[in-house]
Amino acid sequence: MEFHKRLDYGFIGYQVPHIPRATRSARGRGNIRKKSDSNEMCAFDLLTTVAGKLLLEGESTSNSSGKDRSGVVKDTAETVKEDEDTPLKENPCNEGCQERGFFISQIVSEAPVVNHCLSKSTDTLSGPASVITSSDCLEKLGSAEQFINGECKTENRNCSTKVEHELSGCGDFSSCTLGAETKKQLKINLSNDATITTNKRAAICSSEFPDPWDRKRSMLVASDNTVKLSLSTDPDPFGSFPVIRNDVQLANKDDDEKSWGCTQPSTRNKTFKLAPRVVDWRMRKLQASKYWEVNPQSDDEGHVNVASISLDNETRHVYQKRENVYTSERSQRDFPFKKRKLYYCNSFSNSDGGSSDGICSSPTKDLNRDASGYTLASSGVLIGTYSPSAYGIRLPVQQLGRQSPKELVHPSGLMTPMRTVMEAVMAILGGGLRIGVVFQGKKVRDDRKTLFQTGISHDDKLDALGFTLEPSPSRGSPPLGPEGRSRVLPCETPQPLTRCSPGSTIIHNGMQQETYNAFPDYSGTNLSNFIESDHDSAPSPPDASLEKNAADSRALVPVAAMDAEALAVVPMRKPKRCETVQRRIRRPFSVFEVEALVQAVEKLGTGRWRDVKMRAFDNAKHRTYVDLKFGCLGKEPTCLGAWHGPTSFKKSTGLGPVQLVSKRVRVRLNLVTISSARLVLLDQCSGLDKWKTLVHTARISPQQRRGEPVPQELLDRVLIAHAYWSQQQARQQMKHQSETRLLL
DNA sequence: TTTAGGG
DNA sequence: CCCTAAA
Repeated sequence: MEFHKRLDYGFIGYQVPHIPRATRSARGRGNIRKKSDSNEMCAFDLLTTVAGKLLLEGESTSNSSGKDRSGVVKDTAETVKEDEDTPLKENPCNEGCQERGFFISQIVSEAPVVNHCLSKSTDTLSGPASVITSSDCLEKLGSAEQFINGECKTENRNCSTKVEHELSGCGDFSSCTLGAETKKQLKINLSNDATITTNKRAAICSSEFPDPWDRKRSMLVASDNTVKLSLSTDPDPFGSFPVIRNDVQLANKDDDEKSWGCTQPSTRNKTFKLAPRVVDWRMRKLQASKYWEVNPQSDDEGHVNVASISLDNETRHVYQKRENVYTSERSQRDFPFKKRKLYYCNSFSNSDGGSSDGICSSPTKDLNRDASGYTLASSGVLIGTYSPSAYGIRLPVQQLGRQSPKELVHPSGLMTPMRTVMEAVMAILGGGLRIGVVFQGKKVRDDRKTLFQTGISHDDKLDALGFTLEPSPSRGSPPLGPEGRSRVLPCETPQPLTRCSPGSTIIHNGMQQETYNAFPDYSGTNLSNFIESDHDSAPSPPDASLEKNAADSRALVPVAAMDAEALAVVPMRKPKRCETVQRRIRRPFSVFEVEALVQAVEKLGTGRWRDVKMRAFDNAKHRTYVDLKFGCLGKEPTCLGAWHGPTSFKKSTGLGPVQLVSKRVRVRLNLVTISSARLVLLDQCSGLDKWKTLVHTARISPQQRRGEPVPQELLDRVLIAHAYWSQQQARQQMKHQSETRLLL
């Protein structure tokens, strides 16, 4: 798919050296950048290992190996959520930190990679048994849900972070948009040293290793100043396994935009080369750690399992079969273990906020917000989410066994790429970092407080929520920060990211366009191409209520004033309307299409656009005249459409004029009378609009024309046909009028 | 439901 | 490309 090409190639800046040639994907050929620095190579390999060899974590890990995992970064949600009575541990590796931290589990499928990456220290790569998945267990079970193990204190409802993981099928209504949802990204951009980027629905496997079961690939890209891990998973075009749409709401959004035409120009981020010795040091540190564990049980089928995290007082389970989504909810008390709620707003369900299933927050207030993909479902903060199902997660047979679907939420075998990334960063940086919270530009001084206590309410704009990577209190100074004071990346606009100071460390799990913006120009290749669709994305303006809220909350202090040692902050910015009100991708007409259009119009005239469409673009889906009817409420729409119902209906439903068709839309439609409701693809007018522009183009001077030049011959035909049919229409009108007059 | 036309 | 009115 084009989208994948963009992503994959775009991230290919370096071909992982350790990958056996035989296993190299042919797709990885281009844009390969050689790297000569052996030290960087090592770091690169380490990062590969980090991403490629996902740590297996489950309950057992939490209990047994948790102590070994020093430097685990607590997720922000937890940080915010943490009980006040519990002092913030300086060392997050205390017992129980596993529960507070992100839990990562992953299936490692390519042990050789690890062996290579840490060629001389593979012995350090020992760890819990990996989760082996059965390629068909998911389908057999028809459901899957994974949770990251995490402590969730439910006493305080206000601070709960809800993370839901909705596994929605690719069946009914996903046909047109499935591809759009296939990739998400998590990224940690250490502009000063490394960048790790992971795609959602990615198997964190060795670079460019073909994935046995879902064609997912990961790529590690390294340049002089960055190391990026791109993890991507191709959608399952054949439906061989449940391709499940998941929206990593906070961490990974934007994929829709990728397919729907939001393009974001590539902004280049200047980064600085990591000193070789630093890399070497980090590498040694990493090697010495027991972070990276080889999964002895991994097999070809074993791959990534991911999970999202959240806190909430209730847990939602969504089980999915290929074409059916079963959901059930139950109180968290039903679970023997604490866990975070996986929060997933189905990206189809852009509009939902208020759907009955209650997955998304703010039912009626702000549809856009719901659709924006915040992980802050109700009030929680999600640093990183990862969708296991999106990757066709297979849980190990031995684990799944005869378990009921509900038991699939067992955290074993799951992991968050975010965690992986964070761990990688932690390992590289030597730990001692923590995630800080910045809300509306103010540092949350005491992030042990709950969101509510901090003054962050459900209604607050999430744009202002950001995270900082800062040294943990135990450390006197930031490991890498050249300066001791915090740096905040406003990121209200893309530019700030591009202007990141050299020493800034960005932890970003937000939308892809932001990720791209943060990308340094490491390869100068396809970046602009694969971010093409993000161009429509733009940051939301700062929340006007910032001051008010800030004043109301003493827990917040201006970031600029705080003396913390945050390295950077990346706000959880609300995406532009692109997220919710999908703007179609711009698809310029080719000369060939123009020719077809002209021909059709010449034949049929200017008043029969439906026929013109069928004649000239019948096979062009994106030019198709398609309308989606809601005549049957039980019917799921199958593609994106624009709301063309009565304005009053729009108002009553809160649906925008252009709305992503989704189950949630349907849910909402059920609430009202929709006698004439319908969704229409605006493409129906493409021919008309194009003709309109063609006529205009033909009438202006060639110097004024833009875009792909249309042959003058065609333009002449346009004018001729237009004149002819306009005359015909005029005649018809005259004739009609005269007939009417005669009748009278 | 489709067309037409303004933005 | 978006939106709406109107046929």
